Amino acid sequence: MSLRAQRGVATREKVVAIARRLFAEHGYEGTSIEAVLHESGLSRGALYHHYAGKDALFEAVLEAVEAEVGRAIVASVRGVEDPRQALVTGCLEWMRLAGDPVVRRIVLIDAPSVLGWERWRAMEERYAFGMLKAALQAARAVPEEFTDLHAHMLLAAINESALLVARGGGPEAAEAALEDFLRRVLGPTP
Amino acid sequence: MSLRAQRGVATREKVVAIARRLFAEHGYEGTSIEAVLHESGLSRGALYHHYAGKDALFEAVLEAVEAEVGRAIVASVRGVEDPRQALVTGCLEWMRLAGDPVVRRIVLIDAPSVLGWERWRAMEERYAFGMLKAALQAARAVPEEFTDLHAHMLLAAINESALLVARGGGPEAAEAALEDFLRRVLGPTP
DNA sequence: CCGCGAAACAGACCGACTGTCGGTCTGGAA
DNA sequence: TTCCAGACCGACAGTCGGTCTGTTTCGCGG
Repeated sequence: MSLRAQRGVATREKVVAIARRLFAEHGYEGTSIEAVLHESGLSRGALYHHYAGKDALFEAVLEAVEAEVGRAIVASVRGVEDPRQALVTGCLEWMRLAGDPVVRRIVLIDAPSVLGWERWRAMEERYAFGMLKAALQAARAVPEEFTDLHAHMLLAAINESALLVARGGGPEAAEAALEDFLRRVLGPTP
Repeated sequence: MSLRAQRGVATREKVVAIARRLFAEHGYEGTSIEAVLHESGLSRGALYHHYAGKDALFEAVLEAVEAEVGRAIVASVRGVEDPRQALVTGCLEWMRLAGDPVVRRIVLIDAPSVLGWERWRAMEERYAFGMLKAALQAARAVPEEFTDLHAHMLLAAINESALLVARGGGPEAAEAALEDFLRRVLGPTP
């Protein structure tokens, strides 16, 4: 890679890291481009050279977070043979990860509003949701024709659990409830 | 009621109605206070006399929508004796109502981001979520200690169904899937 | 009937923010 | 060495949310 391209990549990574922190702390609306510029030492022109606008920057941040979470979930189910158990394990891991304020605020709260539900869903499809759907298919726990819709509903339920953990009451109760919920949806173990 | 108070109420209702349409069409960020002022013919001073800020106006709009939806759901389950069936009926009705773009955009997509998840949840508690929780308790389908958390997860799942209907594929599939999902969570009919 | 307080309303104004645009600098290919 | 594309710069325009200082209008006690 040429020195120029390297510099470009480094700049983008730096900006995304800073924006990620600010978006998580103050939300999308509460974060000004100027703050990102100030903290990164970059100029307006430079930032707008790399990203078309504030929403494009947010999308880049979202993609980075989703990719990171995706890797963590894959790692958590490595070695689990039973597809049903892998599903439960992966879901619980996702719930724990979504307990991170960064994930909560960026992925679950702001993303649908900023990008619009369609673009948000398309992003999720490539990460968390895609994996859940595949796992649900492998487990063969629900009728074929419902796989897609049930995967959506399950993911929404899991996300809600993650948000509830932050409310208080500790993660133990939420984990127990989620596991019970999952086993109900998946049906009796064969 | 005095003439002055009447005028105030009328003004608020007018502004809320206009803001509701604009928020639903263009989202919270995409709607400017100026647009609301222009369409309502009101002045800045007048609007800020009634609402502390843009988010307060949004909250008023949200409350109006929630109240309306709440009344519709109550009406839909009137006459249904079996609590379990009432639960299913009410959920399906909520899913249909949430198919309305106004409800989708305002209640499901923008509200958590604009008001923050806590304030949004507090609002839902007084309307849709409160009813769902009560119904779940009456049906005695899930363990006592899980009622609250399961109600949250269920509501999230239902909301997701509503958003999926808008994506396409028609409401029939979503309704069938939701009903199947509900019956799984509620367990076998006693 | 008068006048006073308060609510409703008006609109100029301010600071902050996003996005644009012409221009500069530099790495690397020709 | 020449030259161009991409990285970067910063002044500027336009918009928006919110504030502030009046002005009008209603209700009510004197």
